[in-house]
Amino acid sequence: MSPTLLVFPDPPPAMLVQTLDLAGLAWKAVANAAVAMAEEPAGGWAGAVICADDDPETAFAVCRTLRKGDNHVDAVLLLLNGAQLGELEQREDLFDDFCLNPFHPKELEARLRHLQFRAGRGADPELGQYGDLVLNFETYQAMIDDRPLDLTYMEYELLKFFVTHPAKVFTREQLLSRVWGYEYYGGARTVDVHVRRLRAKLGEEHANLIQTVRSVGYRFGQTRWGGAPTA
Amino acid sequence: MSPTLLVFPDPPPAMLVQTLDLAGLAWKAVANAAVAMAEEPAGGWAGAVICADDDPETAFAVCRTLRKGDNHVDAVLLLLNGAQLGELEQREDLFDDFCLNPFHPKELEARLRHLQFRAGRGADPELGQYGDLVLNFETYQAMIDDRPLDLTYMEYELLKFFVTHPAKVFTREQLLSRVWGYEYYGGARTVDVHVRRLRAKLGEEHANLIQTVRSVGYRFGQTRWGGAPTA
DNA sequence: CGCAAATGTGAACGCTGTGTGAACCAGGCC
DNA sequence: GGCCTGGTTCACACAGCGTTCACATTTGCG
Repeated sequence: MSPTLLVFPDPPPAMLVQTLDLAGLAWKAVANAAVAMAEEPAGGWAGAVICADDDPETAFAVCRTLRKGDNHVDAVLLLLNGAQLGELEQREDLFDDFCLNPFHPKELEARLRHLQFRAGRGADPELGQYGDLVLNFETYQAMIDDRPLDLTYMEYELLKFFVTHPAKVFTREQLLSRVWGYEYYGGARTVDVHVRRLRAKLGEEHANLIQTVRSVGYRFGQTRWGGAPTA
Repeated sequence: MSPTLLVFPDPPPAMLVQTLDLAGLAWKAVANAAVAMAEEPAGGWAGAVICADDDPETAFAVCRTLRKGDNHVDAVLLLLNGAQLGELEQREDLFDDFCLNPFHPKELEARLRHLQFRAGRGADPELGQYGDLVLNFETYQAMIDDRPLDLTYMEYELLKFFVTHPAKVFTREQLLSRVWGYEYYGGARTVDVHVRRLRAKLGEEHANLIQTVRSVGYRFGQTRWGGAPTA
């Protein structure tokens, strides 16, 4: 979970780069609106710093994209010079805060911090997570490493059960009754198949999140008892 | 309707007075938190400009009062000097914007304007929007891409519910009870048909705003979790 | 070392859920 | 009454997905 700031233009002014790096913020420069959309991380932009003094047209176009897009960015900070203050009046809806150029590093930092604070105030959804894996119970969506997982209903339900009951071993029969339903009558091998598909979708890297315990069943997550044999 | 700004301290710095008057804003100075409460106009404070460089303690106390009261003021602008930037970190929740002292009159003006804009936006519950889609709750009209949508009553109600509850998945039964009415007795497939018509009217381009979650129900809006496959 | 049980793997089958077109019905209006 | 609009329901087709099976591979154990 590394929230990435969008920065315009590309490359950004040296002063800005220095300030962002000094503040320990992750950022990515984009050259125009199209790139801003294309390069958007899976988790969405955590915010944006837009320099509007050099190329205002493109700058505001990027802002519009961030506002209009399906993933509304609500921490857009504009950097501009004093002469441009008048232009803001027509564009109140395109930004959340602004900072005069040349800026004081501490001021920019403070503004960014405050924007993040406000953005973070938004009601966060019901989540379940384990390591890099995050499940959103409200939207039936799953992500791993900021990459969305396209799961079917049963796969999601099974994974949800695992995430909410980590480290513990479950027999196939237990899983059938607790995930599928109490009076489920079906072959136990069904579980195997779903586990296989889950592992595949989790990717090679995370396939070992679900471990098979021979003669018993399956277990989710690494235990400190050396659950996952490395290579 | 004369929206009055609260100003601290009393009397305010000459520079501030001059700027406010020049901008044609109505304001009233207060000396401390108690006075701020006592002098509160009937409609509540339209906003506040708090100078924190002279007497930070009292200044922040006034901020706290403005935040705590029943009439939550959500346009609090802090005036402070560069040395105080560090103090802000512990007090993110006490203000909405800040401006460095000595300030540029145009900057302060722009900040006040933007605060008013945002406050006005927030207090307008007659609008609902999601991306390019805008609903006017008063006139029962909907627009997408600045193109008016001709929706029937039920279609509008359903879309309205979706817009006000984005990203979350709802079962057909939930939708029936929450959109149609609590004790509605009808086939769940009714929802499908309305969703179909909504998708059609939204146009090919935006049809995927309403996503079906197999075996569960429907979900509105692209979440940053990558809900929709990109065309 | 070899056997048997357990698990992984690939593919096929069949059911359920959803999209779709169209019919049906209820209410309002001329 | 007849038409029109809009909400509901029905029937059907299709695709997705869960399930199952057969076979390959691994693991544990004598």
